[in-house]
Amino acid sequence: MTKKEIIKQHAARLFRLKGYRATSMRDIAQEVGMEAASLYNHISNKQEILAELMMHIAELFTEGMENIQESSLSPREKMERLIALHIRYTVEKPDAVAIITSEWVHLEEPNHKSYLLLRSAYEQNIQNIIEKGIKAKQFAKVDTKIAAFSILSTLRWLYSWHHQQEAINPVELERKMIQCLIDGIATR
Amino acid sequence: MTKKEIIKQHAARLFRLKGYRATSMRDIAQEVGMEAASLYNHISNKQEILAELMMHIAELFTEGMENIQESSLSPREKMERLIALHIRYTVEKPDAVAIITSEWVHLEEPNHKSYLLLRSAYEQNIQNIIEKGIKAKQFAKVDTKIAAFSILSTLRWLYSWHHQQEAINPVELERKMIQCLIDGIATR
DNA sequence: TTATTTAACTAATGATTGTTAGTTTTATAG
DNA sequence: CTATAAAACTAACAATCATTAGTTAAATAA
Repeated sequence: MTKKEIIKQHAARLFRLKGYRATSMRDIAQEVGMEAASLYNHISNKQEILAELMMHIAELFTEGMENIQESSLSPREKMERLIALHIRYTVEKPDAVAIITSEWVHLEEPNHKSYLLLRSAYEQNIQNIIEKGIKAKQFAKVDTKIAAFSILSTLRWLYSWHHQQEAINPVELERKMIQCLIDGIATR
Repeated sequence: MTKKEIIKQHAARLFRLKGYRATSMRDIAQEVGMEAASLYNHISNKQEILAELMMHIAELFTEGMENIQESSLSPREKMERLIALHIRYTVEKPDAVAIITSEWVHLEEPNHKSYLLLRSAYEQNIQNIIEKGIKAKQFAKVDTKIAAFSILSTLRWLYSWHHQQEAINPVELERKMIQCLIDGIATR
């Protein structure tokens, strides 16, 4: 792992804990174990750290969505894969996932704009899956916007409680989340 | 409305848009239409603005929850009331609701601690409703923690998209959210 | 009107911010 | 071993931050 990657990793953790604006270059430097000025031997500025962290994870999710959409799975199976995708990255890269949902406002242009584009395309894809699910009669006649938003906000906020769970088993978590998000909590 | 309330209202909007740390006293002053120093004739410091905004809305939600819990409604009806509660305040006070979900990290002690206490009590109450719903066979045998988290994260993030909705009808929104959150999107 | 309070102002404070310049140490290559 | 490059350091910068002091204007009460 390069020094730049080490810096980004520590920065990600601090950005998650304190937020981008409340995290100073001196904070990051201390965590890494060097002086603030020395960071600039590896990165060009603070914004670059945020942008690279965010864009990388955003692309991972975008790729994951593309794989799902290109598959020949049924809408319900696609939805299940999507849930698995979010669980996977939340467990693998909790800091980056936290940042992408709560620190994107601090992205400067042009990254801010391109992030929002990726994001709305992603949301559009979820709506698309739900629409097809309704047509295929796998899903009830729900409001697609509301259903998509509802599922996505749960998936986005997985990170905020996953750490407080004692040793989550991703497979079990996936099953339970499918039950709650797709099948609902009401008895049938 | 007192000058202090006007200041808090403008501050709330800026905190939502840019975040607490990225919003300067000068920003707030400009929005209100005075110099930054003049703000201190009405408030004691920046943190007070955040704390009062947050604690007020937190207490509103806590009261709402208490009313629901003290009622003799069935678990499912309680859940429906909870959804209505969140929709109500999200529409009535979108800025305050946004702040409570995303800016609480910037609360200083002792407010930070007491907010987290209110918050975990609130989450505990949701789990309690779900548990009773399962016992009453109104709800399926879901994982109560996951179900509570799933519903709450959707309700908390209502604000993030509600503004982009064209003239939301709260009654209709409530019905659709009940359908998605409680009954699920899968066909029966 | 006059006296008093309230709320605005200007100016400045010390602290902290991201970042640069210049220098020294450490690691690598010949 | 020597020369070069990489990466650390110290010191300082200009900008911005929340906040205070002191003063003036506006509103209110007598």
